[in-house]
Amino acid sequence: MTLTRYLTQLLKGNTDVLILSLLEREAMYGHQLMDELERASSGFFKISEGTLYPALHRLTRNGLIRGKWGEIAPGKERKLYTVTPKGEQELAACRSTWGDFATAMGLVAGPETT
Amino acid sequence: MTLTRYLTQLLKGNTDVLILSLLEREAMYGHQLMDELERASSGFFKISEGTLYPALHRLTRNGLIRGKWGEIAPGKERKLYTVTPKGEQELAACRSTWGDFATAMGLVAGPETT
DNA sequence: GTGTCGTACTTTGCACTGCAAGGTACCTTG
DNA sequence: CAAGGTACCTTGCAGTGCAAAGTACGACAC
Repeated sequence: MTLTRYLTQLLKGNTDVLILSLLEREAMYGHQLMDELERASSGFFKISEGTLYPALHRLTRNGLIRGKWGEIAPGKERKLYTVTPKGEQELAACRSTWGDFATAMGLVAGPETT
Repeated sequence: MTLTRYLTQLLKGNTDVLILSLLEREAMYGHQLMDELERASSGFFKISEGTLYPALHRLTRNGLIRGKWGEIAPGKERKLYTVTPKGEQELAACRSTWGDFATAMGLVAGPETT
């Protein structure tokens, strides 16, 4: 399946944007993010743990999100992540870039023929 | 510039689609593709040789395009690339996948709030 | 002819990211 | 206690963009 490969490559870079977008709405922990991402995209995005956790650590290292252990229920410890101000700023910039990119893609690869 | 990095990641995978789209319109050689890609995208896409040539070889290896040396003018030898039937098929599939991907991105990272 | 510049093609090495796979810990259920 | 599910983390590999360096050749000035 070369289409699978294409999808994998498309996801590159966008993982961070997707995570930031979800965390912007509500603080979440790892597995919750995986489930919520799949739900919010109507089942389109299904990322694995090997993608998610390194991404969370990368975003943390860059100061875009912050993780804190907390008790979400009696006896249930989870690492909740929230977006930092820098993260919000970055997300806004990425959204803009994404729009420009999609537009440019439409110009070159779009259905319209010159 | 972390935005530059984002753009680099966004381009991953799409390089092939962009090349195929341009070659679908007209047979071209390497540097011509670089110039035409920049022109067709209104200056948005500027790929380097280190990106283009490996991509052309990869596409050739996968049977999506074919390169042939030819004389485009007296004394001017260029390697002209054309899209194979398999390449057209692949391009159509990628366009569809791209549409789905963009839609899913809109659902999750879009401006609309639930 | 000689030197310089620009065009064209190729290759190498590095950086980044997605992902399968393996590992640990804890709680719940039978 | 055993088995399974949930949650977090790490390692190793594969694929790709890109800077950089190399080669070749034609065009132009002198």
